[in-house]
Amino acid sequence: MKVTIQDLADHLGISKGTVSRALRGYADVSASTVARVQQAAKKLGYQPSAVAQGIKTGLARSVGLILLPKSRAASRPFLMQFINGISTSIAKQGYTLTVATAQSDAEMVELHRDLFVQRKVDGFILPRTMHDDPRIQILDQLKAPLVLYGQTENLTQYSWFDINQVECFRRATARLLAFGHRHLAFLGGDAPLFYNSLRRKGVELGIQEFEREEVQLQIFENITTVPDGLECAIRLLKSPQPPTGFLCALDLSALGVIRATKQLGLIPGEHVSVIGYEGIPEGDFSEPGLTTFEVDQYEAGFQCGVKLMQLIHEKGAKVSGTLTMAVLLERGSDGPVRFTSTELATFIRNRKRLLSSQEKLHRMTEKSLRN
Amino acid sequence: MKVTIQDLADHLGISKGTVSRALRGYADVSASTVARVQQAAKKLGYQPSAVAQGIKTGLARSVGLILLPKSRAASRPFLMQFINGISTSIAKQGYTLTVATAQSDAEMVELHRDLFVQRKVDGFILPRTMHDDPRIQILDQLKAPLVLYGQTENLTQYSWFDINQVECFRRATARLLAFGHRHLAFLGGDAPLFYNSLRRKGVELGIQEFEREEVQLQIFENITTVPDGLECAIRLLKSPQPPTGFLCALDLSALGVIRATKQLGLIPGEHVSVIGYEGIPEGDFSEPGLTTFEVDQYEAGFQCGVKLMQLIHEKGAKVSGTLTMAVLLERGSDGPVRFTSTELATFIRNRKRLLSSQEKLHRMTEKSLRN
DNA sequence: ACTTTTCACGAAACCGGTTTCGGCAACTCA
DNA sequence: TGAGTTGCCGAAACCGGTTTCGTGAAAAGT
Repeated sequence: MKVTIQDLADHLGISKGTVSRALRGYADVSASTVARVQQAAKKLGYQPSAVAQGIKTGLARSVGLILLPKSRAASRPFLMQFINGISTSIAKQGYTLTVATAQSDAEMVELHRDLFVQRKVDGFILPRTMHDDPRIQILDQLKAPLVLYGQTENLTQYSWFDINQVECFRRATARLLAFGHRHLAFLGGDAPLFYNSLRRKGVELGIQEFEREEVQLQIFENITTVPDGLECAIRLLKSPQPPTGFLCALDLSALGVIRATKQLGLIPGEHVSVIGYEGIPEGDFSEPGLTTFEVDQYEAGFQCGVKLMQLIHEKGAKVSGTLTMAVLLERGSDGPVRFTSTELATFIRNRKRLLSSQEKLHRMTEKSLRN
Repeated sequence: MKVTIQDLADHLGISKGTVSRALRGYADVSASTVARVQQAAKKLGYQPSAVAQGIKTGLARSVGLILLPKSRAASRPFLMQFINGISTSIAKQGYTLTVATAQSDAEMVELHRDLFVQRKVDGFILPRTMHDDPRIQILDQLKAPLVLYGQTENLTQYSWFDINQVECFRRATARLLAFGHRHLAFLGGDAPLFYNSLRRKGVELGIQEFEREEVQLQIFENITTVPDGLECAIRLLKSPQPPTGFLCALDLSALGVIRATKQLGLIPGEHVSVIGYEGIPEGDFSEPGLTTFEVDQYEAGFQCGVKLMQLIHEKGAKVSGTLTMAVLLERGSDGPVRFTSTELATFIRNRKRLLSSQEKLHRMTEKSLRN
C-alpha cells in the first residue's frame, strides 16, 4: 500500500542505502543514478516517512506551541496569523507546527517537558512570557531550543522577538500629554506577564520626559477584560479627580473604558481620551473607533520561526533578539483635552440632566419627521 | 543525555524487550517487574520516544488541521477554542495536533497529501467543507482517516460534526416574519463552501413554512466582509423596495449592514432588523449589539477529535455524523417591524433632513448644559 | 515421580529510514 | 604495466522502540 524506500530500491534494482544517499544529496552517487532515483520516486509517489527519518536523525521536524486558553470564552483573534507566520517560516525546512493546549500553568510546564522528552518536537516558541518563566527553567534543564515571543529577565541567553512596547506606551503617553491631558490613568493587564511591566514602564517614561507641567498618573493592574475596564473606569470617572486620559495595556480593557464613558453620558474622544494596544478587530466596531497600536502577528510568528530554525539547525548558533514597532491606528477614541479633571467631574455630576433632556429632544425630533 | 529504553533496561539488569512489554501493559510480565520498571522509569525520567514508537506502529500519534488564512488581515476569533477542543479530546490518547497553513486551495490539497504520506499525521480534521471538496477526494484515495467540521455530499461515507445551520436560519427567518417583516434579504457567504447552501436553505424553508402573507426575499452571495455587507445593504436600502429584515450568513456582513443602516440615519433594531451567525466578539461591541447565533467552537473541536480518534484506533469503526444547535443571542439589532418596505423607502429619502436637524438639536442641548 | 502447563523473560527480528565502511572497477600517473 | 586514486555502490550497522518466538524454571496435573 504505502511505498517504502525498499520498494523503490527493488524497483530500481539498487540498494536502499544508495537510494537514501541519492535523495539526501550525498556526493558519492553518480548524477545519472540520482536522476533515475528522483524520477522513480516521483513516479511511485515515494516520500520518506518523517517518523522513520526522525529515529536516526533524532529530530521530529516539528516545533511546539503551547497555548493557555484561560476561559472557554477567550478569543485570540490573531492566533491564526501568528500560526500562519510560524508555519510558513518553518515549512521551508520541512518543519511543521505542533499545537497543544494546557488548562493551567502547571500543566503547561509539564506539557513542554513531555513533548520534548518524547521527541514530538525539537524546540518551542513561548508566547506570553512571564517573570521568571517556569517554562524557560525546565526547557533550560533539558537544553531544549526555544524562542521567546516577548521579553524576560536574562534576555541575552535566549533568542527572542518582541514589539517595542515601552516605546509604544511612551508615544501613547506623549500623545495624550500633547493633547493637553494632565490627569492620566494606566490600566495594566496580567501582572505576572512581562509585557505588563514594559507597558507601564513606557507610560512612566513618557511622563518623566514631559517637563512642562505637573502630571497626575494613577496605575492599576490585572484589568484584562471588558467588564474589568468598565468597572475600573466607572469608579475612576465618578471620583473627585477623574482622569481625562486612559492608557490601556489591552484593547479589551480600553473597550470597557469606552463603554463606561458612554454609560456616564460622555463622548469618548471628546470628553475623555482612550488609547489601547493590540489592534483587535472589535476596536474598529466600537463608536468611536479605538485608537490603538496594531501588532503584526504574522510577522511575529514568522520571525520566531526563523530564529528557532537557526537554533535547531545551525549548531553553535548564537541567540539573537529583535525589537520592532507596532503601528498607531488613529481612530476616534482620543483627541484634544476638552475638560480639566475638575471640570470633567462637574460635567459628570450633571450627566443625568443631560441624558434625560437629550433623550426627550431626540424623541421629539423623530416624531416630527415620522413622515 | 537523553535516557533510552536500553539505558533503563541496563539499569534494571533486564532486557529492553521486557521493559517495553512492562510499560505497554502486556500480560506476560510479572507484577513485581512491572512495578520495578515503572518506578525506575519515573526515577530516571524515561519516556519512550514518540518517533521511535511510530516506526513500528506506523502511527505518528498526531492529527492534522490545515488552515487557509486567505488574507493576512483575516481573524478567526474562535480558532483558539476550536484548537483547544481538538487538543483536549485527543490528548487522552497521547495524540497531538499538527497545524499547518496553506496559501491557496491547491497548496492545501498538496499539504494534506504530503503530511499523510510522510506520516506526520494519522488523520485529518477538515473545517470549512466545500462542494465536492478536493481534500476529501485525495484523502479518500490515500484511505486517510478524516472528520469533517461541516457537511458535504455523500455524508454517509464520512464522520462529521456540524451545527444545524438549516434550523438556525429557519428560526431566524421565522423570527423576523413573526416580528412582522415581509421584505427580507439573505446575504450569503462564500458560495463554494457548503455552509452557504445550508444557510440559504434554512431561509427558504422558513419562508416556505410561513403561509399567512406574501413574503419578498432577495438573495445575494459572496458577501463575506464588513465592506461587502455595507455596500450591499446601502444599495438595497436605497432601492424603491428595500428589505426591512436582513438575514446574514456571517456576522461580519451583518456588522456591515448595521453600519450601512446608521450611515443612512436609521436605527438598527428599530427601523431595520439584522440577524447574523457565528457569535464573533465584535457583535457585542456594535451598537446595538448584533442578534446572532453563537457557535460553541470548543465543543465542535472536541467532537471532531473524538470522532477522529475512533476512526484511527477502532479498526472497522463505522463513521458517524452529529448535528447540534447554536444558541440565539438576542441582542438589539432586530425587533418588531416599524415600517413597511414602502414606508422605509420614504423614511430613507428624508434622512438628510432628519440627520441635520438631529445634529443641530444635539449641539444645542450640549451647549446649554456645558456647566 | 513424571509429564504437562503456565509464567516470565531473553534473544532476535523488525519497522523504515540514515550513515559508515569496505571493496570493485575504472581511471590516473609514473 | 603496476601502483595509487577516485568514483560509485552494496552490505551492514544503527537509531529506539515493538513484537514474535522460544525456552528454562516453577507450578500444576496425574
